[in-house]
Amino acid sequence: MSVTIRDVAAKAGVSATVVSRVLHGKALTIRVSETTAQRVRDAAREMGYRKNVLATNFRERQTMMIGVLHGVGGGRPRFDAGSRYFASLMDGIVDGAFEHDMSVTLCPKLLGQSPEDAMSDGRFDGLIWYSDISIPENHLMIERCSVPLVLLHLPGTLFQNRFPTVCCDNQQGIGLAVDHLVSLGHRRIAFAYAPYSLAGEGFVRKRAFEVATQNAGNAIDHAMLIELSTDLSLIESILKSSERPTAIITWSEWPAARIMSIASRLGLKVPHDLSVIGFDSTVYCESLSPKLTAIHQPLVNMGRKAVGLLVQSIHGEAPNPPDVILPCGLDIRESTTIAPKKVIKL
Amino acid sequence: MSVTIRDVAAKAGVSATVVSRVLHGKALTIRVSETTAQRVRDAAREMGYRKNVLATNFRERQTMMIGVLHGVGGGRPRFDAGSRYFASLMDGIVDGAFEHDMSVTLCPKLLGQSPEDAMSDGRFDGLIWYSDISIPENHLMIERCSVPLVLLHLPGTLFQNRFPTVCCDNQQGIGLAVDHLVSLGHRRIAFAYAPYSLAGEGFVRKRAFEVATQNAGNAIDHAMLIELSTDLSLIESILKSSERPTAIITWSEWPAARIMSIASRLGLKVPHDLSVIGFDSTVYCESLSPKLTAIHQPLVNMGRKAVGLLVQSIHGEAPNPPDVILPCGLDIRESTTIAPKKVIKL
DNA sequence: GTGAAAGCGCTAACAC
DNA sequence: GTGTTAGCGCTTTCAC
Repeated sequence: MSVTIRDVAAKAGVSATVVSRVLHGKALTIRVSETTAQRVRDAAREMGYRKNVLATNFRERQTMMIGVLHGVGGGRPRFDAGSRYFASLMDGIVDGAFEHDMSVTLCPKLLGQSPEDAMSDGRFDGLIWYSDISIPENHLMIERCSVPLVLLHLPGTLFQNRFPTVCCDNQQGIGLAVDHLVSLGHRRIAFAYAPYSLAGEGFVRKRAFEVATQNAGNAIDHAMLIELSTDLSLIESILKSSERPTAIITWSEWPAARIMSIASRLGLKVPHDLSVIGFDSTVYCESLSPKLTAIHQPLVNMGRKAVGLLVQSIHGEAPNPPDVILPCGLDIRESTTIAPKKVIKL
Repeated sequence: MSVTIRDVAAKAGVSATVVSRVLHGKALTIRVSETTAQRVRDAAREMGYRKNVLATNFRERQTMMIGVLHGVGGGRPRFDAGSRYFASLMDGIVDGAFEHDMSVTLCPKLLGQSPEDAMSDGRFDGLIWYSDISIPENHLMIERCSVPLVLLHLPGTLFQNRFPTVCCDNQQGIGLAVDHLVSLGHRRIAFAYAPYSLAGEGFVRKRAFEVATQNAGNAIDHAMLIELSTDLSLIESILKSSERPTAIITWSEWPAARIMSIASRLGLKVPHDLSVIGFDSTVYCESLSPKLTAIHQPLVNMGRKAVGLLVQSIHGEAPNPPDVILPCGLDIRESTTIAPKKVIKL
């Protein structure tokens, strides 16, 4: 077949061990003279020897590969459609992996019927689990996982802090948004969430909103929590009411876009009649009209950091601290402005 | 360590071969009774047996993994920045791979100093080479490649048709753009390209422009070819001239964006004074102002198709036809309109 | 300094 | 129907 270490050994008149030592830096216990080493290198070059990684992977039980998972339920995340959320995260993961000479793999079985296999059969040295899809199947899979794993977004406490986690400082991010609105004179502010979102970071964000508005004291008249159905249909009646908020913060990016378009259909001008802030500031926000003001998660850094923790984990160094929280920013664009003088009637 | 096929065999009181047959469907030459089979399955389940893919990969010399390469020179393509070109392509590749139960890997060594290794050491069953970076190093690497490989964009003739290729119908795409401009009454049309772009598809596109404008006959007064420096600085003097074209087609997406912003700085309104068409229509075009009219490559389909050819190649079926050409579309947005009545003086 | 032998977990070939 | 043997290419252990 192809030329092996033994072929090279034969040609150089040495044993396979020597070749392994010279060419791959393994077999550290033995010692080889420089002349022999050179002979081996020459032979290898002449024969066009190439190390068989599959054999090495097998033998060494490691692949230098990282798998990226996102659990079942909700379909595969896409790079090109909708928000650029996953694209940014992935760029960070790839950056981080490359820094450690690791490659990044997207594996179908992780998305299909038996993801458990890929999670434990050794094909990956470690895994990064990105998912806001918080269903029992996924939790079970994570719990059963037997290779190093880093969670993105998911609170580590969910799994008794068994895994390092990376997430953004939701509390501080929401605080930024509330402060911004308060400084623009808004006194009726709402946080919109969907019930399902509470399983993930939505819960933390909602709670952060409550805290932030309380802290704002009497700078705020009314801090509303709007629980939306999945199709957001409820927003319409809220916007029609004269009691409507003058500003809404949403738990994610796309509901903000939806709310803007519903508001505009109803005859409300964003931002003059209604300010809107989304969570997650990617290029997607730029493509909306008006451009969406949004809380910015440091996604690329989060991806990179996750890989950093994962590599430590792989090397058996218990990452400390196991939970990394990266600060958010606020990208002020066109969807927020000073509070309307009077609330127009629809 | 972990439980192997032999452990299961021992527990079930059979040989390893039987287990392999029952659990993995291998060793087709032997036959096993249903009772034994059930005993084996039970034992496996009880012991929590899991197949070691690393061993299988080694043994079978295949990994069910596809590597995505883009050659050296020009940095790693990003998912989140600039155009969504790579994101779209990648989505198609991932789609295609998943359909065939293959995973997709981005590997650092392919981008670093010794990409050759990853291209031949068996870690990938096949490779997809995406790159417009046409430098000798890359050509050499492709030529030396010893695993199935599919080229995206690159003309197959470059490598004596050794590899299947996938690209869009540049000729037809440019034709679409020229027709559109002609129908808007433009009579002075230019194609802008950079010298380096000619190494790749830019050459085909430039040639297609020449053909298309010739075919347009006397519907066109002047078909200009604008050779731009890498920083596009030359465009300024051309736009300042009263002989300037009323419409420009560019070899790619970003130069169109640049030309629009330069034109606007000079006081030309796009599209009223100057129509601009880019090549590659991704969400990026939507984020520009005015939104860029662009020739649309079916990127997702190209990625998926490339994987299809690759899988055939891996199975030893010589793909026929080896070169797939997918038709383009034209996404008409805001950067094109009817030809200006008179050319304003700057 | 270097060689020989054993084994990672799996599957194919062949024997019974 | 099922067991035995050998070997994929590499690295480690231990002997010399």
